[in-house]
Amino acid sequence: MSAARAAAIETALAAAYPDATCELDFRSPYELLVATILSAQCTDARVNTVTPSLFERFPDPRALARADQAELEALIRSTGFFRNKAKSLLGMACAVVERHGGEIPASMGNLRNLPGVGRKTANVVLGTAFGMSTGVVVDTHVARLARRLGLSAEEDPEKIERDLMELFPPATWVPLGHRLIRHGRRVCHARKPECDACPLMPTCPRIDV
DNA sequence: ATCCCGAGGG
DNA sequence: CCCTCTGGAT
Repeated sequence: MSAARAAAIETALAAAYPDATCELDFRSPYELLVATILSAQCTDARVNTVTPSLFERFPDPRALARADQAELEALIRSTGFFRNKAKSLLGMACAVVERHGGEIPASMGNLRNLPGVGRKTANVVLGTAFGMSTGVVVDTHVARLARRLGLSAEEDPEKIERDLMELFPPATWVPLGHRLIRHGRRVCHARKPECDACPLMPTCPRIDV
């Protein structure tokens, strides 16, 4: 894989998806962290239907830390996995209050030590809420596309991320992640990719995954 | 029926 | 490493 081809892919993606942000509604690192935790196995549009009332009721980590679990579960039920997510949100908020004075920490280590926060969520918050290009978001879509596009031959998300970080300049990491995710959702599906409508054709090697 | 923008736990 | 957790969209 050459840097030139990587650059060409980036250019085509940028043209196809000019809006290089996530589709979650948020106004602070706290709100993005909560929305991202809710987004597992769920569309951003659905998350956006529950977050207004959620943030009105629990506007900051301190309020969320004191939330009643049953009330929290009721508010987020439609996003699926609601018991796990309620537990994660509660644990996350308590940890933020106890360990970080109620402020969402802006470092990979501190974020990942919060309950319910894995590498994907931490990367989203760092890149999109704090504007800290520390890595590339690698979720199932990005992993699949990186392999299909020949950007990485790895399986492990961490290794895929390293490959992407070598291939693309740091300033592109955050928008690249959003664009790959969007492309994966809209066009390059896991089962039946819509190659006819793909802005990356005919350059795509279509590596089978 | 089948799939989905993850993370924790055994 | 594999399993589990959930509702909603298609």
